[in-house]
Amino acid sequence: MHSGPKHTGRTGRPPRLSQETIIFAAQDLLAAEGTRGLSMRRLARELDSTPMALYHHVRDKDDLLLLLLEEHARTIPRPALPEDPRDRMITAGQLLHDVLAGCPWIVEVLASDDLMAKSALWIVEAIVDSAVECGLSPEGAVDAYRAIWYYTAGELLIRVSRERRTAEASRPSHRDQTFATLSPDAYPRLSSLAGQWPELTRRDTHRQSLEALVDGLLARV
Amino acid sequence: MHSGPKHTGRTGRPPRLSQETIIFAAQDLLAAEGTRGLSMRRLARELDSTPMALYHHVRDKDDLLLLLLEEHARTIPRPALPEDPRDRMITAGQLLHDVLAGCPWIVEVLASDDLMAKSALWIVEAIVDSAVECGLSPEGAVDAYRAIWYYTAGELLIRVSRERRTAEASRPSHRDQTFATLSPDAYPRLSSLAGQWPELTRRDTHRQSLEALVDGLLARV
DNA sequence: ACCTGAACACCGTTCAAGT
DNA sequence: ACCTGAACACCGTTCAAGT
Repeated sequence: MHSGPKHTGRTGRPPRLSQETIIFAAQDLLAAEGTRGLSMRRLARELDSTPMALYHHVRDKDDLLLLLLEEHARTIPRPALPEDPRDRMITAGQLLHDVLAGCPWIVEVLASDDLMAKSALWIVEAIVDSAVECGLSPEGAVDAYRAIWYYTAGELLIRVSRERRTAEASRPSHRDQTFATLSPDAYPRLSSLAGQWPELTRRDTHRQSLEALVDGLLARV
Repeated sequence: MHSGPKHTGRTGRPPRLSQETIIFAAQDLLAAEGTRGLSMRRLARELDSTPMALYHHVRDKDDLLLLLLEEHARTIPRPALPEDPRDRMITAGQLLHDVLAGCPWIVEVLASDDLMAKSALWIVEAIVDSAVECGLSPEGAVDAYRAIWYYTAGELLIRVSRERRTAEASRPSHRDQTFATLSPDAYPRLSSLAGQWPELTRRDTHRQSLEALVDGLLARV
């Protein structure tokens, strides 16, 4: 609303584009079509502009992704965490997961850049802090955080690609074919589970595994 | 060496290309330049051929990746596993990791397709089987396998991108900048660790975390 | 059967120019 | 300051044609 241009330009029409409008358009594109839908050219088209106009407001595509990351991190709620350090560790880990599950494109960015949005670092702080309070050394607490982050990132990345794949639903799934032709002698467990495999792997078991991981990590003090 | 063409062609010169030569060239490309180096056009250029010639031996790029996956899986050794089911579970999990760590491009393929090469399924069988022997239900064993797989995939994916990033080493790492400007009041743990963060996160802690995860999963019987 | 060339519909980004 | 157009160096893939 306070859309007065910041420059004291004595000439010319007001800018048509801004970081803000670009970010909003990019969010729409991501929500509608996922990471694959977001390209500089496509974004420009959506804004009735040219690819190069964007580069006036954003350094490059990576910079745009960073801005999107910060924007999302700003919107996440910040609930009170449990007192008990083990519970706090699990709750924070769950939060890390939930915050990202809502927009999984972010995980691809996070994984591909190893960067954390500053506005989400309080979750990392909470995990490391509760781990220390549980008796881990500072180094051990960082290791524990990393294990949780790897597990979370893997879960989200694989879930995203599974959903993308089943959405496209092109061929009869290489995996199902593989399972169908499994020799019961060589693979007794897998072939006896072959029929249930799809539904078994689709279940949401994140919470239980997170608890198991945390308990396992804390058992080593 | 047994390079006789399979067709009984009564005409024409022998085929210049074959799945075999294509796969070898693709492996070289991947080894030399990673996933980003592998494109159909680039591969054709490397083979002194045209992009379209490849499509005669391979359905599309995904098919080529699948062939590469199978080829790699065939080469992995198959060591004897420990008798003790917990040890076997950990050893198999470690194996899953090690087999993939050697060619991390594979993880990107695996994650993006949720497919397992048939020749590597014995590792999955070993994990699920040992989990059942440890007292988990078949469903619980699958859940345990998935937790291990998510953790492993996350670790590898993030490691690959970290290595790629530090190799390119363009800017002074957004993450380091973020850590440097952390307020000690709001982030006491993280800011006290800020200086050590790079080396702490570079350490290989896979084995310990895997053991923690397995023990945590087995503790829930 | 095996390969080529031209084409289609895309990418991210640079550079020189317009207002 | 802000935007445009043309260009560069790429993608995966289809289609029609050559031998």
